[in-house]
Amino acid sequence: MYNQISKTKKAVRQIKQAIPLQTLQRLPAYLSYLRRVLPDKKNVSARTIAAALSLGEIQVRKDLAAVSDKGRPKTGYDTAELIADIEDTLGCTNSKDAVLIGAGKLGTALLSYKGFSEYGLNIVSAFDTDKSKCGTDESGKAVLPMEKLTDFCKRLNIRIGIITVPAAHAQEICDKLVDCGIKAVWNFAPVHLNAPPGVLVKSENMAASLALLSRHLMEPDTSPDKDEE
Amino acid sequence: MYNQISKTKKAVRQIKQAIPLQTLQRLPAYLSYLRRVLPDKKNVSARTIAAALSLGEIQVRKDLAAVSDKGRPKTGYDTAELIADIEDTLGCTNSKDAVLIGAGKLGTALLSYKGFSEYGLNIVSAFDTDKSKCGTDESGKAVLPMEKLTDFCKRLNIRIGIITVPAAHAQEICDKLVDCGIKAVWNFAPVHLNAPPGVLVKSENMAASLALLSRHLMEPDTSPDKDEE
DNA sequence: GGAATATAGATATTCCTTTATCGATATAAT
DNA sequence: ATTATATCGATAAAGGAATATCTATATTCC
Repeated sequence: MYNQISKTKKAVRQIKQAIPLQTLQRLPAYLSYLRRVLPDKKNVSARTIAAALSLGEIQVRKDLAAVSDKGRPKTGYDTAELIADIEDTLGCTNSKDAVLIGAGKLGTALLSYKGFSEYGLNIVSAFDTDKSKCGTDESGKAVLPMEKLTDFCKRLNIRIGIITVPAAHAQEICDKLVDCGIKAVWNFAPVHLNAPPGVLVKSENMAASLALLSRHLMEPDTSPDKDEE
Repeated sequence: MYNQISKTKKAVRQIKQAIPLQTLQRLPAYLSYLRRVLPDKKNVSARTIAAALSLGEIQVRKDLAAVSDKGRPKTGYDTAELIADIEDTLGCTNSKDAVLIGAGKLGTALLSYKGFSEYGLNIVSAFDTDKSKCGTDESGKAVLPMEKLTDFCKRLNIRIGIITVPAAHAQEICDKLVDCGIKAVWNFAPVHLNAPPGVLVKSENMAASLALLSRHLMEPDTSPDKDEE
C-alpha cells in the first residue's frame, strides 16, 4: 500500500470518512511544527513529531494517516509533501475573508495579528458602533461604522464573522451577521450564542481554560499530570 | 436520596470521582448563565439550562449531578445554591494571583479585561523586556521590567503565569516561569510548550478553532451541524 | 543479496464521553 | 386523598477517541 493505489485511498478518505474532530484540531499544531523545521528536516516521522509536541506516537501516526498516504517505512514523510497535504485539508491555501465586529482592545489585537494568514484567514475590515473608533487602524485596516456592515458583507460575499463585542451585545451582533449571510461565527464574547442551522458558531471559551488551571492548582495530587491543550 | 444523606454522597464524589474533563469545561458556561438569570429565576431545571445553552438535557443533568446533590424533582435546583456549588468546584471564591508576560496588544487586552475576577483570577502585574512598555497601564496595573519577574513571583508566591509573547520567545519565558515556581501556565503563543511534570500548560489554540470554521465552510454538506464550543 | 531495523498501516482493545432508558419522588391538581 | 406530571438520579447502551498490538515494507548495513 505504500505509494501504489494512492488515488483510491484518497477518494475513500474524502468521500466516506470525515476527519475526526480531535484530529482536525491537532492538525494546525502539526502544520506549525512542520513549517518550522522544514529547512532542517527533509523528512519527518510520526515519532519525531510526537516527541516535539508531547503527544502519543500512535496518535500522531493515525492523525497523519487521515490526511496523507505518502508515508514510507523507515523514512517517514517528506516534510514538504506532508505540509501540503495538511494545508490542503485545512484549506489554508484559499484565502477566506472575514469581518470583525467590535474594535475594542481584543478586537484590535486580533485585527493586527499577522499569524492568521498562515491558515488562510484574512480579516478584511472591522466594524464598531462607536464612531470615535472608526477610521484606519494602526495595522492599516479600516474600522467602519456599523451601518456599513450589511452592505459590505453582501458585496464582498463575506462568510466569516468574528465577534469581539461585550457579552451583552454579542447575540444581537450574531443575529445581524447571520442576516448578512455569514456562515461561520468566531465568538470571543463570554456568552453562548444561538444561530440557525447551517451557521457554525465557535466560541473561544477562556473560562473553560481557567477551570483547568484552577483545578490543577487545587489538586496538587499524585496525578501524572499530562499537559492539556 | 433527595436531601437525606448528602454528606456521604459529597464525600464519595470528592474522594473517588474526579469531575470529568468535559464536564469541568462546561461548568463555567452554566455558572455564567445562572448568574445572569438569578434575579429572575429562583429555581432552574436541567432542561431549562440545556435549552438556553443548546446542550442535551441529559448531559446537563449529569454535569450538575457531578457538582451538586441539591436537585429536587419537579422544582429542579435552587439557583443560588447551584451557583455556590459550581463556584466551589471551580474555586472561584479564593482569588488566585497571576503574572502576565508580554505587554503587547493581546497582553494589555487581557490585562485590562475585568471578567477574569468572576472566576477568581487576578492578574497582579505584567512584565516586558521592552522598557518603553513599562510603567503603569491604562487599566491601572503595572508593567514591570523582566528583571523583576523572579523576585516578584517568589515574594508573592505566584502560581499562575500567562504568556502573551511572540511564539519565538514563549518557551524561554515558560522555562523562566517554571524557575520562578509557577505551577500553571496559560499560553497564548501559537507554539507547543514543554514543562516539567507538575506544571500544567494550557494553550489557547486559536488555529484549532480556525480549522473548525474552515472545515465548515468547505463542506456545505447535509450535516445536522450542531454548533461547537 | 540477506539480515536487521525503523517506520507506516491495520486491527483490536480499552477508555472516556454522550445518549438512552428506567425508576423514584416532590409538587400540583382534581 | 388520589392521580398526574415534571424533574432528578441511576443504570445501561452506544459512540468516539486514545492506546496497544501485530503485520508489512522500505532502507541500511554487512
